Amino acid sequence: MVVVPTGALTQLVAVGEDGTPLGPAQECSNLAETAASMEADLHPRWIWDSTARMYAGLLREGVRLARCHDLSLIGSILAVRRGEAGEREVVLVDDRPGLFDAHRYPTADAVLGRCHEQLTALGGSPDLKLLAAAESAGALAAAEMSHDGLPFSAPAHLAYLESELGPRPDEGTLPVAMAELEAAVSDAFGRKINPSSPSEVVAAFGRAGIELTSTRAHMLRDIDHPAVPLLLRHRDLSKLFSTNGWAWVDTWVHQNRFRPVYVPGGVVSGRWASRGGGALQIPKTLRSSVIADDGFQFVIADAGQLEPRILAAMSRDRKMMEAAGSDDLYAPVAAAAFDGDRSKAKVAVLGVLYGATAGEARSLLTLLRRRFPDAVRFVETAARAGERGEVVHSLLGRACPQPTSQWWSQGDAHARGRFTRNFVVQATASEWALCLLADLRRRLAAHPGSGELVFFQHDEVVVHSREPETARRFVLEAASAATRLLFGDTPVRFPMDIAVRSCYADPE
DNA sequence: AGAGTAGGCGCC
DNA sequence: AAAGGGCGCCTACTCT
Repeated sequence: MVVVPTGALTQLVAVGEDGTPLGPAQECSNLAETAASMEADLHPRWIWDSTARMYAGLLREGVRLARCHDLSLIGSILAVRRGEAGEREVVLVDDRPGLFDAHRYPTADAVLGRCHEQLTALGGSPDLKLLAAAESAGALAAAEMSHDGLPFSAPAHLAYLESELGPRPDEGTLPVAMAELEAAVSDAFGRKINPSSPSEVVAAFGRAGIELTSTRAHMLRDIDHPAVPLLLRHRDLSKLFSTNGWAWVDTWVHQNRFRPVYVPGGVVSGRWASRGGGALQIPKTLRSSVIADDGFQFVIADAGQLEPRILAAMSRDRKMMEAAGSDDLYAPVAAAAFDGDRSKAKVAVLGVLYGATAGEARSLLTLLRRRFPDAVRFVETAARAGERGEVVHSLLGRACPQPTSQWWSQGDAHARGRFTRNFVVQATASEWALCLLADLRRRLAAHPGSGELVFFQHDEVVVHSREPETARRFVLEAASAATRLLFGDTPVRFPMDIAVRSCYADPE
C-alpha cells in the first residue's frame, strides 16, 4: 500500500509486487484511523517516502504497523550501488503545521514511479529484498523507540550530577567543582590556565620543562606533575557537564524517558547514527540512571564477538568457523596459532578486521594467516580492492561509497584499503543485527505484554519487559533467525550475552 | 558573527 | 594498554 501525503489528505494506492497500481488512488482524511483498520484487515506492507516523517504521527495516535518499505532508505542503498553519490538528506522529524508547503509534497505519480523503480531493482535479488525489509523494519523500530523512550530516572541523574559537580550553576557559570579544579590547575602552574585549551596546557607544561606533543589522557598519565590528576578530573567533569549535564536533561529527558533521535542507515556501513542526545554514546557512568519501571526488568542482550564471527561465516575459513563454534572464539584461535595466548589472538583478530599496520599486530598477523588463511585472505582481498579504488559490498549487497564520493573526503590508498577491509565485515554485522532487531520486534509485537524494544546499539538490544524470561527467549530465537537468514546452515555460532536487570549499569 | 577544523573523548 | 574501522558532541581556535 503506497502512502502519499498531500497535506490535509493522504492518498493511498494499492500496488502489486512490482509496484504497479492495482487501482485508483483513494483519499483518506484520517490516516491513523484508516491505517489501523487496514493493518488489522489486510496486513499490508506500507510504502512511503520516509518512515521518520510518517510514522511518528501514527505512533502518537496509537497506531503500530508491522511492515514497511522506506523509499528514502532503500533509494539511498540503491543509489550507492549504482555508484551515485548517495549523499542522504538528514530527515528531521518536524511536522509542525504549515512547515511544508503543499507544492513540496511529491505527487502520487512521482512516488509510484519511485516505488516501481525500486521494487523492480530489488525484484531479482532475494538478498536485496531481505536487506530492504531489514532496513525498513529498522526504521519502524527506531521510530517506536524514540516514541516510547528509554526509561531514565531524572532524579537519579540529577543527584549524580550534583554529587559530581555541585549544585546546578546559573546560566553561563561553571559548576563549583569545575571552578575549583580550574583554580587548582592554575595554582599548580603558577599562572592562570584554561584547562580546556590544549595549547595553553602544552605551553604551561613547556614552561615547567615538560615537552608535550598532545595533551591526551594517556600522554598526561605518564607525566609526574601535580597538575596532571587535576586536569584529568577536570576533563571528566567538563565532559559530564557539557554533554550530559542539566541542559541535556532539560532537552532530552521528559517524564523519566530519554527520547533520542535515531538515524537508521546513518552510517555508510548501515549502522544507525543518532542526531542529538548522543543516543549511541551513552557513557557507562550514566547507565545507573537507566532504571526500569516498577514490575519491569531490562533484558540486556549483546552479541559477543560479533565481527570476528561474521568474518568466519563470510570467509568460510574452515578453522575459523570451527573456532566460531565456541562461546569464546579467541580461545581456539589462541590454541591454534598463538600457543594459547588469548590476548595475542585477540590483538591479531582485531588487527585483521581493522587493518593494523604497526607494531606487534603486524607480526601476529603472519601467525594468524598460517592457521586461518582463508579468513585473512578474505579481508585482504577487500583491502586490495579498496586500494585500487574499487567498491566492495556487504553480504546482502550494500555497497560502500566510491572513492570519488563526497563522503570519502580524505585519505590515501592505504586508508581506503583499511576502510573497505572493515566495511565488508562491519556492514554485514549491521545486517545481522538489523535482522535480529526486525525478528525480535515482530515476536514482541505478536505477544502483547512480552516487552518493548527500548534501545539498539550496533550489536546490542535492550527490551523493557514484565516477562523477562519470555523476552530473553525471543532474543535467542531472533539471533538464531538472523543467523539462518544470512548464513543458512553454518557451524558459526552467534552467542548472546543476556542479562536481566532492573538497571542498565553493570552490577558492581 | 558564523562556518569549518582540530583536539579530545565517549560509544560500538 | 594501544593499535586499526565506524560514529557524535563538546570546546578552542582559525578562517572568512
